[in-house]
Amino acid sequence: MNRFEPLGEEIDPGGVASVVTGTRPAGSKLSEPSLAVEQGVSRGPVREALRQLEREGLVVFDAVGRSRVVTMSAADFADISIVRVALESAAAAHVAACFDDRLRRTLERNIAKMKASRTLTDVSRLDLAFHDAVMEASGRRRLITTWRSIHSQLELWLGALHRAREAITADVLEETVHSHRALVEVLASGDAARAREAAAEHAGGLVRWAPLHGVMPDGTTGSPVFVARS
Amino acid sequence: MNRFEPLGEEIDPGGVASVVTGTRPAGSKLSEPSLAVEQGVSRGPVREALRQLEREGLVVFDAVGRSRVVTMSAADFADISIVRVALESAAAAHVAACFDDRLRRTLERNIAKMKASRTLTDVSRLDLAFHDAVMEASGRRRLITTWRSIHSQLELWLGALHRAREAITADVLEETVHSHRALVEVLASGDAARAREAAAEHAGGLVRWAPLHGVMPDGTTGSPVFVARS
DNA sequence: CACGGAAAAACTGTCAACAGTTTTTGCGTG
DNA sequence: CACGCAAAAACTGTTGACAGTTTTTCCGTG
Repeated sequence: MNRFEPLGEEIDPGGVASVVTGTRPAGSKLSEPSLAVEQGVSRGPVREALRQLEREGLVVFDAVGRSRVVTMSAADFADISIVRVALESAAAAHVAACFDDRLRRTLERNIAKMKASRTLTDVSRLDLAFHDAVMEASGRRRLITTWRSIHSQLELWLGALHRAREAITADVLEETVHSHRALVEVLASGDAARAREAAAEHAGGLVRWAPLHGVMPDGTTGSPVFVARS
Repeated sequence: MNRFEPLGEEIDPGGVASVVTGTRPAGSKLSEPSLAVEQGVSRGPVREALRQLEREGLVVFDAVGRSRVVTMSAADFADISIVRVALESAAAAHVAACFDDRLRRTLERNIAKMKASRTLTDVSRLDLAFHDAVMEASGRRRLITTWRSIHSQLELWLGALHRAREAITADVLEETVHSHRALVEVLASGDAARAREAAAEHAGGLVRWAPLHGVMPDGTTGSPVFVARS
């Protein structure tokens, strides 16, 4: 399954983003010529795609210019979460000021689907979509742009989380649905300060929650945890 | 004067970043062939440079693929500030937890230079450098990466600010120095919550301060306010 | 069998050229 | 003089090729 379409529509000029869409081991080398023949294009578009993926945090370049699929550790996830919490709490504060029925319907539809989900994969996808919607609703262009720049990394992490534990227990689902419902209400209250607080709590919660799934071996080592995409 | 060296050292492969370094009107068209001959390179490096500048928010692409120097309005500045406040307050909270003498010396040296400055340009450059240092000190890679992604836009805005009012009054300088000193002390206190609060207040202060310089005509229109770089 | 160095292969950065579009220019017409 | 259309110019996306390095392979030697 391909996880590249959400959050936008763009038609991916030149097959740009799809370069690393296939399963490809974390840390594996990426060479422009190989990718070029693989994708049936020349090196130019591949170069641009790699830079784009670098920007999204899915590919890293070394000093010599060689690229590899990014390797993520528990520490990296903590790192990403810091940015996530910062952006989400800011967005929540601004969304509280412009909350309307249209947004409420969008979010509640999302939560309804969440409640009907049977796999953790689906729940997480909806979870991310929920927060995408909140972010978009803030209407702050650079906040959205910045959010997008860590979006793929969040997807990546969630993917790893799911690979570790696919089944979903009733109470985890219940808790997830409940916490999102609560967040909607805080946003609807119009209280910016409380919204900021709640969003930080909500996003930060995942950091404490993740270890329960056995994906975070420790809190600091650089051990790779996932295989990119799926 | 060139404002492209701070915050890093990178040798700018292919003259990449320098493409828009010269004075170039906001909103003006940028064509790859022109820039190529102008910089004495071929279109390839120019393309990459433009994408890099797009990532930094200095160049925008339209649907057809044409690029222009970005146009910034007061609304855009407010937009950037939202991200800035979010990132800085997060960084402050983490820096409070790892504040040490080395950082104190760095920051105090910066403040000392600030106090000795005679132009608003110098003060702002040092101001930005101060916050760069705090951000770096947090040691959170993605926080730093994200900060860098709005760094050039902050520089750009500050440039506009200075063009509007080059002289610096004693009380503005005094206030600036004092507020940075205070921030250092809060960071040193080790109280993460208080540091987050103080940083948000500090960064947000600029938003309210900027209009005093007559650069923000109103709060919402899209009127261009600056000429890119200088 | 381990090690070291030279040859070979592969890779990145850059360049010039081509095809398809979009924009500009300039002329003819109402 | 304004308008519209057609020719021309300019531009983007993409391609294949070349030069300089880095990495890998492989053979000879201790």
